[in-house]
Amino acid sequence: MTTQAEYLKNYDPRLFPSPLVTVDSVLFTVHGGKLCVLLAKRANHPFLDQWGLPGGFIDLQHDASTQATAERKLREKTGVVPPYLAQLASFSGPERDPRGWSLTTVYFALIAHADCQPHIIDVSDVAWVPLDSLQTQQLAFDHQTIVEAALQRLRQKTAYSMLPVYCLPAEFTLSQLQEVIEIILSHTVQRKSLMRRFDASEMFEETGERVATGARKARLYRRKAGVDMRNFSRNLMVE
Amino acid sequence: MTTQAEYLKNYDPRLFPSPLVTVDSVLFTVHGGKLCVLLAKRANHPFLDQWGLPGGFIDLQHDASTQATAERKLREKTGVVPPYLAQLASFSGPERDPRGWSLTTVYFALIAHADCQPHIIDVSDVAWVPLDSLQTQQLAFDHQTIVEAALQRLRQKTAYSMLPVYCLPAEFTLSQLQEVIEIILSHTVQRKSLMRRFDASEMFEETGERVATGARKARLYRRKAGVDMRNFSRNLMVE
DNA sequence: GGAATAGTGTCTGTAAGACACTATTTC
DNA sequence: GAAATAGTGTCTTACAGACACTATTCC
Repeated sequence: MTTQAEYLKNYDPRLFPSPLVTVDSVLFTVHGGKLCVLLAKRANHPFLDQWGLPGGFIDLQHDASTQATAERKLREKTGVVPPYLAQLASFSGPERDPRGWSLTTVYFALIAHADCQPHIIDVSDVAWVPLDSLQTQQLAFDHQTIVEAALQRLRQKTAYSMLPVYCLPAEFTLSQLQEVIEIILSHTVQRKSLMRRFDASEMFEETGERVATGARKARLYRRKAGVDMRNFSRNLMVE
Repeated sequence: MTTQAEYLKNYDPRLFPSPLVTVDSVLFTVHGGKLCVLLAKRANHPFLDQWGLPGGFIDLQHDASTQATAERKLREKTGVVPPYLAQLASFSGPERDPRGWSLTTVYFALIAHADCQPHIIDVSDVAWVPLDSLQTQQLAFDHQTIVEAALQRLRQKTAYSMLPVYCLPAEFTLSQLQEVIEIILSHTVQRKSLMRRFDASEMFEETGERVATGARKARLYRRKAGVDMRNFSRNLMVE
């Protein structure tokens, strides 16, 4: 019979075989009329020189959680932490990494292209890749599957929340929001329905300014400080 | 410059410090008018003799995924694999396990009490605990937080799907379904609304039999083979 | 027949879809 | 004023809530 203190004193984590653990992120943005995902060219084996999701190992000394790991890795690649970052799921198995049994906890994130672009310009190993060019490209590990799962989640959430605002800069117009939503859903939405939900969400406030994106000047909005995502009890129609 | 083959030949996973990785499950059932969760009394340090979620280490030789680990561990505790088992999320950090930085991938599952009970009867280290008695009880690790997250997910899904059927035996009546839904939501639901959704889901078929649970005999239903969960585009009203 | 549970009919309420309408701005 | 985009009014539609009604079964 040992006490917990004695047990912990003698505990050696290397005695237990452990899977290889990583954290990866699917960072989306909308740019040039297309939904894009951030990819990084791998600088190490395995899958050296192939494109894959930005991610890496947990820093056990400094990371307070896998979310912290995801934030750190994204900051390394883009210079910023995206305004929306949430856990997607974990993917695991003996085959997905040639080094052996592995587990990756995946986060999915959104950012405005403009808020990220200055940092990744001229960096040849990080790129925004439109989702429709991913069909042909061969991604490292099971990252193709992961991106598809993230896309599905993004579309689901877009149907019952205002999540896509995180693809926009701090100040934005309703038309810009409508555009990113339609790009994400690959589907037009009723402007009137969008406006009703936009108001009902109580997540946004007018800046007071108006900008001319098209003909008539549009109101500028920003997210209210400290309010969290409103989930609607009905979905927008998809198909 | 090494090839990937050379790299893999020389790769030693022990060179990378790794978090402690476990898999845990939140298995729900409804029994005695209450939502219950399966707990196991810990046979090892840390938290020896305290109650916690059933789970454990991945068997790198035999488990094809963390889902397989969850299934194996639940089969060890209950003798069966529950009819519904899906990933909830992963929880991680340096503080949640006294042995050090740890990560647990958590699954949440549903089963009919009758389909499980024969196996855990007379086993003193596994028990169904009503959720309302969990407030007082001190669970191992961060398992209290995890159960709360699982409960939230269960309620969400109950609002837009027929998920609670997995708390019922293979053949069940509408009244039984209504009962488990109301227990999960802590809230009555309109029988008529439930019936409309039940029909619309196209997930079920009549067995042809009728049983007397109350006065008038009720139709028996079973899940159609091979159909998957239908998600409704509206939520049931909660509050 | 009365009590209890199973199941139906149907009206109301809410929020999305559809789409015509008005408003503002640039040319 | 024409064209284009921003924003409104309002009718329709889908489906959940409410609740009274009928049906079946046991005593």
